[in-house]
Amino acid sequence: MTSPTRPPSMNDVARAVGVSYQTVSRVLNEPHLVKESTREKVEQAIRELGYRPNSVARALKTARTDLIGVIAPITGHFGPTKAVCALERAAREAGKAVVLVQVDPEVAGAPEDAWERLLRYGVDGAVVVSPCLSFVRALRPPVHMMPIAVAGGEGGDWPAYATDQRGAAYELVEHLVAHGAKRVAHVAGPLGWWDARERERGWREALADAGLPEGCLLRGDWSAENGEEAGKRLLAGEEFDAVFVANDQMALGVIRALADGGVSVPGDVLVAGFDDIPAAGVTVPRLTTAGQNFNAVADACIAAVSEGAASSPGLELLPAELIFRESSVGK
Amino acid sequence: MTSPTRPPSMNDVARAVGVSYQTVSRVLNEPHLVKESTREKVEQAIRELGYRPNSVARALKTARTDLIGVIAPITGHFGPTKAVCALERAAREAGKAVVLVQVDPEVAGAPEDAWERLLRYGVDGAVVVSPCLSFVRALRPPVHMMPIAVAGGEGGDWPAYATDQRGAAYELVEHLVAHGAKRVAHVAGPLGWWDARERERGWREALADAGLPEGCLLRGDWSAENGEEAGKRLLAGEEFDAVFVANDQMALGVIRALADGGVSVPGDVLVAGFDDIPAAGVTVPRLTTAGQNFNAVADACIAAVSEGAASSPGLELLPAELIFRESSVGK
DNA sequence: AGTGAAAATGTAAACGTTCACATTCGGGAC
DNA sequence: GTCCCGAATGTGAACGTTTACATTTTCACT
Repeated sequence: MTSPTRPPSMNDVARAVGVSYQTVSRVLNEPHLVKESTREKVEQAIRELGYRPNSVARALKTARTDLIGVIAPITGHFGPTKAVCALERAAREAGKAVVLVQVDPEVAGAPEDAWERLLRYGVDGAVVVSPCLSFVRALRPPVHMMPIAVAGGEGGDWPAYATDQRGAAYELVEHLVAHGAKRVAHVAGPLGWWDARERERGWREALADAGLPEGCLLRGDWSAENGEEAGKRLLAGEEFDAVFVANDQMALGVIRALADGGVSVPGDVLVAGFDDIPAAGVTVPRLTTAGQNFNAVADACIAAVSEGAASSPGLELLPAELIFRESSVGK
Repeated sequence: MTSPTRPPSMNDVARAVGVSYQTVSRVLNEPHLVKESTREKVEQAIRELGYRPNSVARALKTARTDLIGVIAPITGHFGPTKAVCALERAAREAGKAVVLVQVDPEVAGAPEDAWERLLRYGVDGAVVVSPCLSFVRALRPPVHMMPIAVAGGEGGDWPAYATDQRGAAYELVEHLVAHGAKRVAHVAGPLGWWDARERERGWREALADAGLPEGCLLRGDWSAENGEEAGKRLLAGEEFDAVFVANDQMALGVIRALADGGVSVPGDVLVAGFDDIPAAGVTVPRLTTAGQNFNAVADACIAAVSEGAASSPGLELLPAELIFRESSVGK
């Protein structure tokens, strides 16, 4: 029964019922235009033959594939990964499917190549998950034929939606200060990442507004090991009583280094992270952090690239959720 | 300049050069059949017009889209997410793109719906990321028209590739025993997950082969909070000197609960997790765990669903990587 | 200069839809 | 019975490729 025959087409259904292919098409697209009795016959034939509309043929005629391209950095980091999952959900709920293309920002030409491939597959629009600034800039002009939105970063000429990471960082630092911190250091994310820049900005502004001196800044690469390294460097030379770390993994590394150095968190030093990774609620100590609203960002992006969307080129910020836990509440 | 005109087609290129559309087609598909001089002219016209082959039209004729469907549970857990990323990479390297469809295993009819959508989009094949056994079973017969592979689980009638989680679990427990453990408890993953079952099996077999009595088994849901809960339950009643936890997040929860109960890891109790989440190397204590080989699994799956693959319905296991850290080495 | 085969190019049809029409059907008003 | 109008259905062409085959050109060899 594993017949190598091609799947049934509209014509096959039409022939089975004794109507024209156009009637079958109408049953699918404008059922109200076809008489009840014939419609039922057609629907039954569809079921019996196991007919499925061929969306490739449909796409050829209508120039719409109902596919949305998602370009994401291949880093494997928490944020981009979550964003991709949220985008798929949003697209699915909007009746579309997602073509995923990951890009290694380190490889020359990779972003251009990603666009090339999406254009070829005929996606109706694209969402760039762009925590790296260079990403958006690698877009080439011919892309103007399809709507584009940017998730989690600045969009240049395209509409962009992101969590208000600066705001969340600001509030986290404010919180640290409210709990007695006078010298708040910062372990930042790598240069070139929008997320890193915003979180750093929030830290800086919060300190300024609190009338505190600027704290020590160390630059990390998001990795836990790198956070531990930063923690050691802090211990070696800096004066500080709190650390705002740009993501949870590095924060755990910092805490580890402090613990090894005999410094207690939150007893001696307060710590806050960012991302709310799944383990953040059970570590020793439990980690104060902020969670992004990936679903809201994704919904906005999908809406922006759907047909008939009036997309203005600005950046729209959505609030983060602050989560206060042991690591920042003082002893 | 934002002309709403349709993108150039082969015909446009042909006309620009003064050849027939077929010559343009040949330049793209069988360049050796066309004279050097005309080929260059055509290639230049392609560049100047910004022509891109329309793969929708090509797909209609050839019945191949170069798209591969990936069905994954929407859980957001570590394993499935990593698997999806690895599959995208493998597909990309094989010249294909990935259509991602996430499924909520809890929603009735969701798996069937996912298939329906993939079939509609005309994917050439599909890979099911199937940590849940029910997933694979929800496949319906009409799917026989396209090649299918299963990543990270049993495949039923389809070829399946997965990390040897039972083996890794076995070795982890063996390691715990080698470091003095006599009563190894297990915090398992939820029923219905292949990963959970395999890890549990490895634990059970290792204990049996070591001549040790069966340990206490608690069932969790993969979440860190649930792990903490399990840790409390262990403390409340069980006798144990080591815990093998089915994933790292729950393991951290267990460790947290033990710490709160005044039990030191690894001083009093040894702990091993599974997954090697990014933070596992810096927690207090650093976590002994096992990392899956997602890339190898993905490569195998993509190869299996590519044309001309002789796919036998078995399950092929690939080795995991064991990572021994503080949490299991004794004091 | 003429032949023939190989190289280069062209034409027709098809893939499975949808769009824009054209045609037929049914039945109430005259 | 005829006419007309809306409802129901049918026909032809097009979307941009590829496949299969037909035709023209090129050129080495006689």
